[in-house]
Amino acid sequence: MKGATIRDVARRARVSHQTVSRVINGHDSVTTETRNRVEHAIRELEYVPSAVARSLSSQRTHTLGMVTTDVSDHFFAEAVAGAEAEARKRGYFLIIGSIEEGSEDDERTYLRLMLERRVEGLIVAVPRLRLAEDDLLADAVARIPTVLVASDIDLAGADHVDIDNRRGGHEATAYLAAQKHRAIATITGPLDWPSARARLDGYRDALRDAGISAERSLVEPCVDWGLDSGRRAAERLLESAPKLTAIFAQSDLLALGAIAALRARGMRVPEDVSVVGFDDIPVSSVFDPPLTTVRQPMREVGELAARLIGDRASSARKAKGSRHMLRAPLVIRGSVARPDGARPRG
Amino acid sequence: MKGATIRDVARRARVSHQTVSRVINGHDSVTTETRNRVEHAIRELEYVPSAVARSLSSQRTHTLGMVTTDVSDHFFAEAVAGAEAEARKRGYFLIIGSIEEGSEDDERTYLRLMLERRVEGLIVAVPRLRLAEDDLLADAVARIPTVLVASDIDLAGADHVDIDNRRGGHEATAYLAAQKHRAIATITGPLDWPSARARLDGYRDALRDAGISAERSLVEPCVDWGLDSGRRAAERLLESAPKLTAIFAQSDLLALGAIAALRARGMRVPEDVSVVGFDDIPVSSVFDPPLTTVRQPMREVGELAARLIGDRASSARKAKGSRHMLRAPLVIRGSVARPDGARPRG
DNA sequence: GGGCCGAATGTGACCGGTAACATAGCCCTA
DNA sequence: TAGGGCTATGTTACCGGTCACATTCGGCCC
Repeated sequence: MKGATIRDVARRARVSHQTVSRVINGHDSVTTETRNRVEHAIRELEYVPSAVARSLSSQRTHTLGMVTTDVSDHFFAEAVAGAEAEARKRGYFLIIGSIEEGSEDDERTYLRLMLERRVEGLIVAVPRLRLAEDDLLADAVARIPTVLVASDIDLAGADHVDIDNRRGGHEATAYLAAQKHRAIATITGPLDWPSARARLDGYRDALRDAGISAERSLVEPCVDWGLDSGRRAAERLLESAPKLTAIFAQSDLLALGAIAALRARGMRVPEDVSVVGFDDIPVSSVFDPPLTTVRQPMREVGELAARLIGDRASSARKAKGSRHMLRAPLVIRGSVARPDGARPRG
Repeated sequence: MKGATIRDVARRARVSHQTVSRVINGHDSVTTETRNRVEHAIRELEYVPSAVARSLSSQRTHTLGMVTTDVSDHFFAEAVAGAEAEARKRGYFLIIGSIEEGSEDDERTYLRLMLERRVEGLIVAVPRLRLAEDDLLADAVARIPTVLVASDIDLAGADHVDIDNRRGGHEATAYLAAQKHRAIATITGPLDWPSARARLDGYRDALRDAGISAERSLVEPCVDWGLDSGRRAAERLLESAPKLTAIFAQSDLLALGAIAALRARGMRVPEDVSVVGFDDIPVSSVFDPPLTTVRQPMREVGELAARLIGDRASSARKAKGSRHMLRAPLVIRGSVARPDGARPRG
């Protein structure tokens, strides 16, 4: 039988539907004999309880919603995986909305759909969120626990989780400075991403700390985080600042693109130019040279986001939003040398 | 007001709940004046319709379920992204279950949960599916349109989508043979993955076609698809078959690991040993040398899976399952040379 | 001017569970 | 042996929508 309901089972087992409900939910005050009869009927009818009906009645959906930029981006995929694992551990399902680049109001659509589905928590991981003053997001925050990931929107009542990009940018740059580099360039991601701006701030902080004056010609922004952009940015840098000895690229792909461009010009990495990336994508460790980079713990970000929601849901709602920064540690490998040819010192 | 319902709105707008329903669903036989009054009440009460109630009543959830291995694996993430985009285009939501390696019966749990949620279609992308004879999967197939991705389980009634791994393996190997390589080794993925076995079959086919006898010492299986495995496999190969001139690695990471190992032994790629990968991950094109590889169109796989479900759902159910093989084309770059030093010919 | 028609709106049941309360036995005790 | 209390089970309302059908009302036709 296809659409067997709890009452069909009840009829078959000659009990009331409520008793079936008790059996399903493992309630204890049911005789073994009755329980067996019900379970038998369930198997015979191939009954599968309806989570939909259950949700309507119990007012619980056990569902978390996550809106992200395209999950085919490795780091958002990691965050999704982390959130999913943590959610499952706590008995939640995750429904995802992956926003394609370009579509105008998709994030609003998703937010609305998720609210309609009565998700019990919301993770929004859309760096270039245009919903700052939007009532829809505020509305969501007012209704359910909400976590903003990697966003610079400051929304009272929402929790915030992010990578400490500024510190990461600082560490990368400071490491280069410690290796006696003075002409340190940087290739940034799109500057409408908060993370790109924060990493740039970290870069500037580190230069200041090291007593190096910042030069505009050493900062090269890109329109995306990809390889080709890195390549072109490096080419532009070599035009405008031919005497540079080190590059801090804000993503590993930018770094790898830059390295490709440097090589095409006959320059060696790290002997002629040192390069530091950001991300620590899986191939970075086997690249030649192995890439020194700043590791982004995106999986942990996703886990933490889901955990925060779980905590809010179980404990009484705290009105105030919390703020969490995960450290992005520098991973030292082989793409940095000293300009004088000496071995780098950690 | 927090949990405003359709009847709250109706009361406020001085109409019946049915009229509110009509307004929500854009039904036309409502006076402009009435519509305005209702919409005003909706805004005042911050009413958000409940998809849960709607689903229960209308017996439609507009939800697709997708069970995959860990989404942090790039290729499954791609497939999820593709499925999600296609699903959305057709008005479906995607709920995902990402199975962590190792947990015993997670796929059964997920399947069950998704059936309870009354998903209208199911995409199962778990290569090492242990559910072959399981009634639960058969049960799912009997209830809803189901697509098996990259699985060798042959389930009547289900649609199957896969990469043509055998042909891909053949093309990679045949290309090496065409460049005059005779001692062609292969590094395979875990052989309990159907894709690994199919690629190995393709490799053997191509050797036979080229009149090269297969040698067991040239086949090196790995326990996973990762870099370290590739590295170790290459080291073992260099022990057992020091005269090899080419390696077909079944994943790009395996290939990159192998290249790292070759270099560690002082060998050049492609001058001393040619390498072909499989996947075409984003960095392959900027690797040094740019990796010649077989591109897996995983995004298209996800899209196709979602499309098949959509088609089944709309048209009358065809009982028979279809079978789709997506071609994985060889992408020729720079990691293959001729053993005699001549330039490779495409 | 009665009746018919269609447009706009209302009424009540129903989807498949859960929750609260009711009831029927049964054992135990005073 | 009546009454209290406990256990196993049944009854009924309710969650928030949709659906099928009923009703109202103004206009139009003969």
